[in-house]
Amino acid sequence: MKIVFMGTPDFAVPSIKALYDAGHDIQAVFCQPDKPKGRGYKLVPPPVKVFALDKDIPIYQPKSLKNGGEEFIKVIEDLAPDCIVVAAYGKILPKAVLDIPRLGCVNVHGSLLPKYRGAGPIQWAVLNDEKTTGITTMLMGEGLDTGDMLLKCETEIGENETAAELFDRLADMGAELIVETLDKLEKGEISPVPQNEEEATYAPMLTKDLSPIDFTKSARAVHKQICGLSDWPCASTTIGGKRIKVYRSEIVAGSTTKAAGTVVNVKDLTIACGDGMVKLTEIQAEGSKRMATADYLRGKPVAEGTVLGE
RNA sequence: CGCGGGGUAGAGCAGCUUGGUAGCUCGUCGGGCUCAUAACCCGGAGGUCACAGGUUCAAAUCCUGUUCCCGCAA
Repeated sequence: MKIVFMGTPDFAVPSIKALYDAGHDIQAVFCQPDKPKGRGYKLVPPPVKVFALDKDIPIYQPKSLKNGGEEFIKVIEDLAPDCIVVAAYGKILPKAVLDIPRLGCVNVHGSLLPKYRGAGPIQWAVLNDEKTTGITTMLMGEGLDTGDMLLKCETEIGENETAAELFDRLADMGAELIVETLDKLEKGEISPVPQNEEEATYAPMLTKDLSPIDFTKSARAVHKQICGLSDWPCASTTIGGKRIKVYRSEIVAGSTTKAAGTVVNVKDLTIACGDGMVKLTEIQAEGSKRMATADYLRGKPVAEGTVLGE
């Protein structure tokens, strides 16, 4: 099948790879322009571009497909793909593009639609302590993740699973599902199902405003905040006035009478919460790298009675 | 040239300002105590202090260059 692939970040790589390995003819790849990233603002190509370069697939990185993107639309028209596959591309596709492929534009989305439409479905599912989430493939409409659904695949969210880990798992699941979706779509074996607008929720991109930990919340809420924000932007707090980021935690059974935020156990950084306790298991100090809490404590022991976040 | 921190024993750090025998916590090895232990006590091994050059009687420490890593910001 002739496919134009649109996607940008790591999440999209397993999908394009799976399509490539399945023998589809990937005519072209569209991704976001290279962006200045990291130290020194070096221009970094998005992961999908790296893959495309490796496979000698033509790459297009338009700033926009709407304004001034006509030439790119023409490129797609000339390629006349059977299908356009979109995975975390990061741009809205105009109707002029949506109408080109014979089979339509198929999107791989990291949630069980209609819940968690938007840019941050995976992280928000973790933050909200969902028991399960999954992948939905859909025919793209003009709205944001509003198209008719094709196939779904569900998975449980682990008790201590971070958004980053779930992200990787869902990326792989999405890859499998997109291949299956195209296969069945071509054979006419799928009946698109409209989304129930009543149940729709929106999962916006995460911001650092979500980072500070409020230990007066329940241990479970704190724990899920830590999981959901890892690896980025990360839950944060302070030890002795210095900021630390928390990558992993575990809920500790039992209760304490200590005030929220107090270190209950200086050996493993168990912290009192509004209800219950959490153990911070992987953290990162300013200017340092992330490491297991045990390693951190060897170099920078925490005094008895220390209160985090002060 | 966006701002900043750092490379010291297997791990995490201190020491550098005010040059003068390499230190802490943990791990590891051996021994001891104990019914027992991630407990405690005693002892040992393990480091060209990132690399190169300079200053000096003497450099982990001061100066210069190189390189690698990381945080912020995007």
